[in-house]
Amino acid sequence: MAQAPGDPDETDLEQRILQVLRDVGSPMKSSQLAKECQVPKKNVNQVLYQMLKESKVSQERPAMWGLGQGGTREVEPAEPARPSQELPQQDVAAAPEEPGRQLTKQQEEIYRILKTHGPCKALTISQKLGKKTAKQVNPDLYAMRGKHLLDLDEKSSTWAVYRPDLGGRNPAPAIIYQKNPINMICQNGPNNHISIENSESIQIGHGNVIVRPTASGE
Amino acid sequence: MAQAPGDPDETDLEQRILQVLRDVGSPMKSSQLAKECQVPKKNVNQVLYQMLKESKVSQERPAMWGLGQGGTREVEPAEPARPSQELPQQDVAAAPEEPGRQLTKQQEEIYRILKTHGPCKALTISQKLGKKTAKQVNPDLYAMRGKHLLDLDEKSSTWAVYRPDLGGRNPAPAIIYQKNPINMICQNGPNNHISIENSESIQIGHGNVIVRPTASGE
DNA sequence: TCGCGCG
DNA sequence: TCGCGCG
Repeated sequence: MAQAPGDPDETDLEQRILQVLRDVGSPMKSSQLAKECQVPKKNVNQVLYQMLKESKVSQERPAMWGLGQGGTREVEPAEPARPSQELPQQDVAAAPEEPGRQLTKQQEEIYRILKTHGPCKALTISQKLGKKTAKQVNPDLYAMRGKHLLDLDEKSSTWAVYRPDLGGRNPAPAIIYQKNPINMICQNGPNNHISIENSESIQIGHGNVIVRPTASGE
Repeated sequence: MAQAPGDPDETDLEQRILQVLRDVGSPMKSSQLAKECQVPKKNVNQVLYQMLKESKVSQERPAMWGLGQGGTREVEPAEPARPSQELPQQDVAAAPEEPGRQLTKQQEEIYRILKTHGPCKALTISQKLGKKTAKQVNPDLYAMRGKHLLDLDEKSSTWAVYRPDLGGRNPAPAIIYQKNPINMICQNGPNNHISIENSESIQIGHGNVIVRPTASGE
């Protein structure tokens, strides 16, 4: 009840954990799983302990995890009816430039939010839509990712519009790996957190200017 | 041996913890101590467990801490001979603009390092001076802070030149609280970590350029 | 042989 | 009654 359910990439990470456990075929340390999934161990544990409650995995020994009962099959239908049923997911056009047609109203709205406000967590997006939980937007988010309209930065559980032609001017994923002397991050809303680790020479704001993106509409 | 000894504000936080325990006069929860000292509980625990090894505090129950044996007295002389004895701390002029005279050579060098490279941790400063531990520069750092030449950001254990007239162009403490649309951070060396929490609209690098500060000498 | 998920 | 410091 006090838990925060339905994190953006929670279901995604869950699937990857199960896949790794299936591939390896024997119990693994949470640290190993973290390496395989390329996420911090903390995130893996968060998902593992949740999955443990749902019997999707078993804890063989402390920090050692194996598959649960139904581990060999597809796993996923454990989810009950989705709350976002009111928005049937119809086919989506693969036009990365503009969301255009073929999107539900909510999907268009999500795209506009991410374009306007920059990268956000699923919960933030949901709240901007007047909804309450990440689960209420996750089906749309993943559908739009599948169409390459959106991108999910799994390290930070942050969604953004997908820009294959990202040059360095557009809001990039919330975590930026140094590719270029000039990088740009723009985050809005609550729950923002920018973390820069192991940087040899980071400089923020040498004569730069905060330009607030024109909110919501235009 | 594998521990990182002598963090910049470690000794400072240690003194504050002891002061709080003395004032209250009875064991306290680490979470209470964290509130009193206004630092994250994690930091308090880091220092507490180190102090426990040195018998400066006692763990009455899990997460409940009291004073060690010599708790009522001044505490501090527990420190052995300082390695930086070769630099006697003479009186320092209170000229915030320029370090000028009245400083030891090492103190002038520290000031120059912080001015050139921006905010650094004590260990980083020590290493730039060809020394090894934070303890070797801490006496100078604290002395210079006492003279308002330097400033210590305790949340990040980072030292910087003190700028009462800070306008927004100078290297501020490594953690910057939004005062101005334009902020600047410059960190060098290892152990860099920039963390931006609860930001409503952060933008990094809009057309800015990484300028590597001229290393060491000029 | 540190298990750590923790709000 | 979560103790958490952890590298």
